[in-house]
Amino acid sequence: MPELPEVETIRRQLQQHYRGEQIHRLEVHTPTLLKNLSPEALVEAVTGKTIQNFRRRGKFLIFEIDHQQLVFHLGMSGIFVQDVHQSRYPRHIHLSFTFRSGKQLHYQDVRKFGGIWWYRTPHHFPELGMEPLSQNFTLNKFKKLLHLRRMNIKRLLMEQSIIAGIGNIYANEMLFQAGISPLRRSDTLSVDEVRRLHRAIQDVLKAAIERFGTTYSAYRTVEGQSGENQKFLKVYHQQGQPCPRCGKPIQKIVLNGRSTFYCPGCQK
DNA sequence: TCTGACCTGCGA
DNA sequence: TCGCAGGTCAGA
Repeated sequence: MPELPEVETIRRQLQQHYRGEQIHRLEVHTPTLLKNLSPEALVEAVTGKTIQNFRRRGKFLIFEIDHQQLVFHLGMSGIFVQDVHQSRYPRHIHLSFTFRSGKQLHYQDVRKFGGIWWYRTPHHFPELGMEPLSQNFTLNKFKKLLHLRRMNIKRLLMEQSIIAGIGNIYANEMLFQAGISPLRRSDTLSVDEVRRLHRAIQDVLKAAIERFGTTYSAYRTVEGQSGENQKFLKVYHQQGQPCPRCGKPIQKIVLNGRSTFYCPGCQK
C-alpha cells in the first residue's frame, strides 16, 4: 500500500491524536510481524512509556518512545485504526495499544507484508537514500544520481536506496508530469528533462499529501477516511482513457515486474 | 535482470 | 476461478 504520501498522512494524524500518550497496555496478536524481538520483550520495553513523537523516513513510520524507536513498515496493506469497530478486517489487527487516557490504537495489515522493529538507540536507516521532500534533495544531486546509478528511470525512482518513499503509483504519475517515458534509461535524460522530473517528484508527492494520499482498496487515514488523490491520477489505472495532455490512449505495460501506465504520445 | 514467494481480498 | 494489488526479498 502506502508510499510516502500515505505514510506521511498517517504520521501527521498520529502526531495529532497520540503524541504524549502513555502506553498502558500493548497486545501483540501476530508475533511474526515483530522482526527483531519477542512479543514479551516488546511489551516489557514499552509498557508505561510515553510516545514523544512520530517521525517518517521513506516509507517507514517511527514511534519515538523514551528515546527508543518502534519502527513500522506498512507493506502493501498496513494501516492504523482508532477503534476496532471501525475496522473492516478486525481479524487482521496485529497490534493493539491501550493508553493511560483510555484511547486505543490498532495496527491492521491484511496481507501481512509489513514489519515491526524495535531499536534501543536511534536508527538511521543506512539502507535508505535521499528524502525527496528534504532541502537536501537538490537538482544537482539528483542529476548526479541519474548518471551514477544508470538504470531504467522508473526503477530508479522506486529504488529505496537511491530515493526513499516513491512507489508504483507515484513513479507513474511523476514520469507523466515530466513527459518522460518509463522505458528510458536514467543517464539519457537531457538537462531539461532532469529539471522537469526533479520538479515532478516534489509536486506529485506534495499534492498527494495535501489530498491525504491515494486510496485504491485498503488504505485509510488514522481517522478512517479514504485519501482523495485517486481522483486526480493522470495515468495510474487509466489504461485506455485519453491522455489529459494529448488525447492518445494511456497504455499499460509490465516493466520490472510492475504495472506501468504511460502515454506513448507525450512521454518521450 | 527476472521470477517467484510472501498473504489475503476483491472484482471480472 | 483467475488475475491483480500501493512492497520487498531471495535465488536462479
